[in-house]
Amino acid sequence: MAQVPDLRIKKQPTQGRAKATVEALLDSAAQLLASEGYAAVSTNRVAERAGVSIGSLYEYFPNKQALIAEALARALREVVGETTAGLREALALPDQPRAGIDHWMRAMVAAMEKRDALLRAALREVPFLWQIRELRELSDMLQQVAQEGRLKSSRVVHFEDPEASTWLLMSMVWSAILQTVLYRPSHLSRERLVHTLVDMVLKLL
Amino acid sequence: MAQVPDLRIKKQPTQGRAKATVEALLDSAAQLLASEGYAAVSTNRVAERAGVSIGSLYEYFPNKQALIAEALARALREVVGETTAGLREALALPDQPRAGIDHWMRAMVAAMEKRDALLRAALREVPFLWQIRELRELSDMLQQVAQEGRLKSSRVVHFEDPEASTWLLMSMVWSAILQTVLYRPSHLSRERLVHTLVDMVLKLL
DNA sequence: AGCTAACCTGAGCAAGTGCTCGGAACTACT
DNA sequence: AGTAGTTCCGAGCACTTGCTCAGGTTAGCT
Repeated sequence: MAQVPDLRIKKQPTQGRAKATVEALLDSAAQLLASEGYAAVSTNRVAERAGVSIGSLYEYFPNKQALIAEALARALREVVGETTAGLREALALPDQPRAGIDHWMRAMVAAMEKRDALLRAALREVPFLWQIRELRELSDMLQQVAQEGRLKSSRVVHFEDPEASTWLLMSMVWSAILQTVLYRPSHLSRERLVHTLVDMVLKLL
Repeated sequence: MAQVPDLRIKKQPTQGRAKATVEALLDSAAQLLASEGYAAVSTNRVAERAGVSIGSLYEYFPNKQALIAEALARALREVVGETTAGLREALALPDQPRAGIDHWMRAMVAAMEKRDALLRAALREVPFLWQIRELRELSDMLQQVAQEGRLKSSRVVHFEDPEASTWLLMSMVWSAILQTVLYRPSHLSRERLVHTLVDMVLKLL
């Protein structure tokens, strides 16, 4: 599976124009990936589209992978942010499991839907995806939240094998959302699926 | 996302040695994809590893994608075969839902585990994966089986929104198996996860 | 104004890629 | 043995890729 590339950024821009250059590069990398797929992302094209010379690209990123990794990391950080915000709001809600879960699921769906093309390309085509720290953080965060939620409600919810159940439950929910957002058949509305998903989660608890 | 490549095979081999050539090409394509990833699969390398000249490769496959698609299709056909066999056996079992579901899940897990490296690479890296007919057939088959199963037991099982529920259920089961086989954390044994998965499916019905 | 560090440029290199094509070798059939 | 079709060969073409480097431009300071 090829050796691990260096995904770290090379140099932090300090001046304002340099920051703009880096932003432009990350933007066009994300756009290109989302609209034309991984194979279409070449460093030359990214630089050209960003209105920046290819030399400048390599001033800040050690290689192509680091550029794409950073562009994806940025999007993932936003998804994590919006998802945790949704969770906080859900926890602040009056104590009805249904309303809370519903609110949280919808926050996740909305966060991913905003970036669906980019995420689709990333999940299907980016070979070094799982080396991106932010992605592991996202799934770790979900697992952690789930395990905490289980501990809190350990008197209400009972699993035969709590650890395995929680892991599996979260994996299923996560991928159900991926399916719903990215690969949903056209005759099933998003609304129906989210509603049903909430039902199922409640059934499993 | 680039335009659709022609994935059909170019010419069917008729003589025995030609069949052996095609087999060798498909084998080494699959091996290379499984062990080193999509980026490492170049037509020259595949031919070399197969002990065949590059010209021969293009005698049978119109382009690189068609070669890889056929190698994957072959593996998927095997998975479909073993999965449906497992389902038939499960249906022949004495009428206990738990035993049947358990048997079927195990058949799917086993079929995929046999080819885990190849499937992992395919799912993570092959850009035109969803244009491969055999993959759509696999997911269609699962959905169909699930819908049929629901109709058969419509007096026992009741869903508020049957169609959406079944779709989501099957998606969740499928991806739970993918997770279990391909991305399982080391501290959770496969056995625990399969057992738990069967529990959850029963809960949802 | 002068100077240093930060920033940008783009022609072009080395290393690949997918694929072609003219011809040689083999097989099957008369 | 003759021959038509099938199969195989591999040098090499046309092209793309990631990336370098020598030199120019701009910003921020004293």
